Amino acid sequence: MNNEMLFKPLSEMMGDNCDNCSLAQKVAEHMRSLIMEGELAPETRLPNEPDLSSLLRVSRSTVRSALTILEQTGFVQRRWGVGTFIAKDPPTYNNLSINSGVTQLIRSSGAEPGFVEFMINIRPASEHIAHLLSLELEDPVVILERVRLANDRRVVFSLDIVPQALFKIDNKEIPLDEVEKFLYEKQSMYTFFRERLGLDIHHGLARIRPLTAEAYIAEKLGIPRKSNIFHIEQVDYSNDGEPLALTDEYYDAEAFTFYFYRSS
Amino acid sequence: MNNEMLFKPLSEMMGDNCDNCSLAQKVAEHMRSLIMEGELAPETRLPNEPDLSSLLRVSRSTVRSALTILEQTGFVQRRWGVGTFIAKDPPTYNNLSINSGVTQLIRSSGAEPGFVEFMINIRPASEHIAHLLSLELEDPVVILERVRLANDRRVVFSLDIVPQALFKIDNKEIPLDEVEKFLYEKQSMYTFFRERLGLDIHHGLARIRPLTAEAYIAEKLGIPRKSNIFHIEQVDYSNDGEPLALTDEYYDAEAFTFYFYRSS
DNA sequence: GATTTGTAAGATGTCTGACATCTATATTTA
DNA sequence: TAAATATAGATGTCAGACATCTTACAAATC
Repeated sequence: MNNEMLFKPLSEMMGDNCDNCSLAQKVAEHMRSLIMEGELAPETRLPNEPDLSSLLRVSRSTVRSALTILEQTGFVQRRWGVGTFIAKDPPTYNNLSINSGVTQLIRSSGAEPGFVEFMINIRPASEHIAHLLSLELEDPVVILERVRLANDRRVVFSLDIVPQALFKIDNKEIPLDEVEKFLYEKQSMYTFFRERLGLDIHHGLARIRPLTAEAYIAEKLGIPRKSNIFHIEQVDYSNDGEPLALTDEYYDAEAFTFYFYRSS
Repeated sequence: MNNEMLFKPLSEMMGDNCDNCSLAQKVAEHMRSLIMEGELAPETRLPNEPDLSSLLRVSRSTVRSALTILEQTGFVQRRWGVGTFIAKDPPTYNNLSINSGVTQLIRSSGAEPGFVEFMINIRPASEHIAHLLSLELEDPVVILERVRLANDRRVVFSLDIVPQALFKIDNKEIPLDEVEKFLYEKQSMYTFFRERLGLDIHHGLARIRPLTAEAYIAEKLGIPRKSNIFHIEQVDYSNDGEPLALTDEYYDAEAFTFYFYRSS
């Protein structure tokens, strides 16, 4: 395929998905999606920076900034004096370094996401939750409990914990029914944050632990007790560093293999 | 502390640790170490880019490139029109996104690294190993087996697997005795690669799994059978994408909590 | 003939200076 | 008092030049 086909000016491109982002981040995001969707094969050589600059209609420094992002996350490799290449093993799926959310994670592995045993309720924040979300003790939080499916197989048990204070728009509370309806349609909490609340999640900080499933989780995931599972506890932050959500995720270890890129 | 004290010209700084690296990477590395050693506290505001540029005696574009790296890895946060800040929770320790190696990992958590039950031998590559290291089946590989200590506590059981072909300098084989002696002194395989073989490890690609310890590993780590452990299998690559080493690491889950930064 | 050296092309890396855009604060205005 | 408006200062983007590294190929040397 010709370069002119792939690297069209960014203004002609589709979904932004990120109002706050810098142009360089948008370029990086665009190229990353080209890699993830297989339009740029591993070890392919990219056009040189001046050419990329004119193809995408952004300056060379913006191109370089985008390439730095992609290099740091393991998608491309630069060699001084030689060129820039798609990595041999770009972390295109089950990549822990990308804060994609469970829905996207399942989708990126080629399966159809879904969920069952949905429960939503409001509870006072425990000390642990209040601490991680910068709330006062017993401030109300919305808790979404779901068993996530990949092609109808139970693979993740997840809890999304959000300060109730965030569930309002123009000082008007959003009824939980509406949240529920949205989730059934679009699956993803992140999408709800962006499209309904106008909040962009800038990054997440995750803690990962190996566990064995005790009764409750084993039942939720439909696996034997004592099976190996991942526990990932993650706090998501806005772009000014405010914590927005806390998620607790329990992954069936048989269903996932996680990869991550480690830069030296 | 004054900025002039912290941000001295890079040429006056200590250890490079990276001949191949670009200037921007060196600047990023330098600032990262300032953060990791606590000289730059969380949420501190950095000098603005033009000032950083003149303090470090590098151009503003180099500063920006370094900041992009630090932003991607979660150490700083930039706000357009406002400034650049050390992150609220910089991933300074037990950070899976940094390819530091077990020795550094233990050291960064404040403990003294060491090892026992060292074994080194040469074996033909299995199909799995040959595949991951781009070798022919049964090519000889050097296998280093160690139980790693943190303040004399057994915390990691590790296997380092390196093609024997790499253990030569000027076409002269390096005797295993010498490798052993080096490791007892400096602990780290990575240091051996850099200082003795002149090889820089550019990045690693890791796979992580939750496991329960069976007899052999439980005994090595001195923990009960069925204890929770992490298994991390990682391939390290040179800067032209050639696989250099394969490491198998089994972490006592009670001894480590791993964090990682996930950018959206 | 084999090895080394030199040279040129092309790529990424770095520098410089200018301007654009965003944010926060202060100031003015209705 | 409250809303609109300047203003300063920060990061983001652009443009063009030059530096440095890698590769390939030709030429010189042994």
